[in-house]
Amino acid sequence: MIAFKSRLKDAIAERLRAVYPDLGELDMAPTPDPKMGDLALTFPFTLAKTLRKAPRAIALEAAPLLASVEGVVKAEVAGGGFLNLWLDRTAVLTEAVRLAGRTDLGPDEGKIVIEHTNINPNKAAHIGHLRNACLGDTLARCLRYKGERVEVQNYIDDTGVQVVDVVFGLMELEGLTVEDLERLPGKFDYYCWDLYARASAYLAAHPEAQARKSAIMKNIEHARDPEYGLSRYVSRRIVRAHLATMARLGISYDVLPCESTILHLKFWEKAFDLLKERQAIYLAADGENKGCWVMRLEEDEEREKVIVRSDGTVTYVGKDIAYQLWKFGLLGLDFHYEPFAEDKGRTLWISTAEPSAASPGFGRATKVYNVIDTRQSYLQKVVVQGLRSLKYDTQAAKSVHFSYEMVALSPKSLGELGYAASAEEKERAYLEVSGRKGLGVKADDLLDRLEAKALAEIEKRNPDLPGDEKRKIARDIATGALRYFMLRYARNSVIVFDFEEALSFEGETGPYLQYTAVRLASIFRKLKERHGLAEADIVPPADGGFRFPAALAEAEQADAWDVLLTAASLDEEVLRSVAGLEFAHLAKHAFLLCQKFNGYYHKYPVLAEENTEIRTFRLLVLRTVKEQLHGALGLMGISAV
RNA sequence: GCGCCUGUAGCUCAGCUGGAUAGAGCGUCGGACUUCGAAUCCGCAGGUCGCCCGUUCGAAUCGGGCCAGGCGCGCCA
Repeated sequence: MIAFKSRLKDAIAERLRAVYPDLGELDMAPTPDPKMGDLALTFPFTLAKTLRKAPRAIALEAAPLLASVEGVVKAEVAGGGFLNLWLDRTAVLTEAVRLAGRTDLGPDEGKIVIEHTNINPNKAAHIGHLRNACLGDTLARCLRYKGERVEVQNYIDDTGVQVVDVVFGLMELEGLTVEDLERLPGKFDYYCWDLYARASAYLAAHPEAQARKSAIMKNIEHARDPEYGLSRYVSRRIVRAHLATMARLGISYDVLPCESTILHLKFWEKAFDLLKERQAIYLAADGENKGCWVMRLEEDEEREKVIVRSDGTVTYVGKDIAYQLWKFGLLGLDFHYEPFAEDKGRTLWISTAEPSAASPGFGRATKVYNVIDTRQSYLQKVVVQGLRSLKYDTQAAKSVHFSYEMVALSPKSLGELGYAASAEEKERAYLEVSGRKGLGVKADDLLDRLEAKALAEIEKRNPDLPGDEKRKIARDIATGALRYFMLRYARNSVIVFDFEEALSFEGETGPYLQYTAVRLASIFRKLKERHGLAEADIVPPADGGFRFPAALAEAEQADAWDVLLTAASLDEEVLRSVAGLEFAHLAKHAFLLCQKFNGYYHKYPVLAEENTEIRTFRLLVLRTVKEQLHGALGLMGISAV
């Protein structure tokens, strides 16, 4: 469809330029109503001024020029000067049917690195993390679909203060050792969720305990046990819990770069040398940042951002600049790796400081996406500016902050979580999720609830299915519901989480899409049973050309055309979604396709149709929709059940 | 104070680089299952697109101003 449209546009522009040399960029858009044709041209309006003619007169004059363009069957003037085109349905659909379930898109980059998830390894994943992972994973799927080489990194901050807080809690509040933790019942990430909240509260209430926490932090830094062993145990075990949670959603990674490795391998020191050498940062001689290495901010000449503190330690941004340099292969240093997990024959690697035989070769990207919520926009800007200050303008331009708004909690959901909100908090329209406060909806809890609800529905509908199958379907529906929920909102809109909304399986939801896919599958199953015809047999005539049956009613032809045109626009929607990092487009497109298909299906029975020519035609429509819908679902990580 | 984002139906949200009569879902009300799966489909009702100016043949969309809300702006991560 993309190829067809661009050929058409070129042909039309060429035709018009011969008569109107002043024609600018040709605007070609769908008409508001299929009755008005397929595509609308608006150039008569823009030419009206220079030609000093009424738009309608120009349109009337131009119409005959276009009626003979290949791919166009009719050109008609509408409204004040729109020129509407009717496309050659047979030509368009021949291509659409041939490409169903495939794509002719190609890559634009050498290699793309996507960083997403990045959950602090000290507590269970919550709904905010799910939004990040779903967006990042969908981006990865879309880029791979269009043929890009993609590497997904999940950065593990295993030496940060959040892990320290939990170690503090284990040692000071619980008095537990690694051996004790090994015997702890229940979900470890849930245990840490509560402990982290308790440790945070304790530290806030007992300022004198800060000294003890600092001592713990120092011991972790210098790899001294028991602190170091505990931190290592906690972070590794929690990472495995996060991976398990994400695996429930079909989300996986290629490599886990760890903060601890970055420290051990002295990535920062190398970056520091580079920054100094190229004078991207300087030592502040006086002022409030005296004794710090700072970076001047481009957009605000007055301000400077501290990169190295006066005590010589590096800030978060500094480390991030080093990591970003590594992603582009600009640091001149590399990690070592060892296998961390196996998933469906694929190895997930984790960074390590010790040299090892394996060198899978990560990084060296030509483009980098960092999936991080919008609150970090400022810091992400600073990181990119760091690259620019180092004269890596190309890489700076290809460093993309995929930002999105947070997932917050509705007042109603606070009640369901048993959270006692303060008077001030009750005034607010929503409340931020806070790991520190232990306030949030845990990802696994939500998935469990979705699965339970789906299972109950399945019990009602298909009580005879084997238990295993019921559970598998319930899992698929739960992830479908959740992943669609995370994609359906534009990234700039705050999702105010509400259980009722998230647990819905009706209307614009993942299960609606899955249900549509199931219907399609079941028609083909019945086709096999009743007529002995396999889906693969439903192909256009041997010459590859698409034809409407002669006996087909005009209304049905229009309806089928509408459905197929929508199905054929998947690639356009993918490109649009990737370009704008707006996967709500993809979600809405899949939903629209299902709506249109369901309408078609309702109106035109397939298996009961006696005219074989018409039945075969309808089956071809169905097969095309099915292929494209499966494609769309796959990109969103939603199983077709 | 400065920067970014948001304001569209009762609720939750779409509306692509300006385009024709502003659309979905939920909810309300009313219909459609002996049929290819009713997690569905069809219909009714519901809108001064926050407000004001401007640009334009044409503005929910672009520009300016105001109002309201959110988030950032650390030698925290």
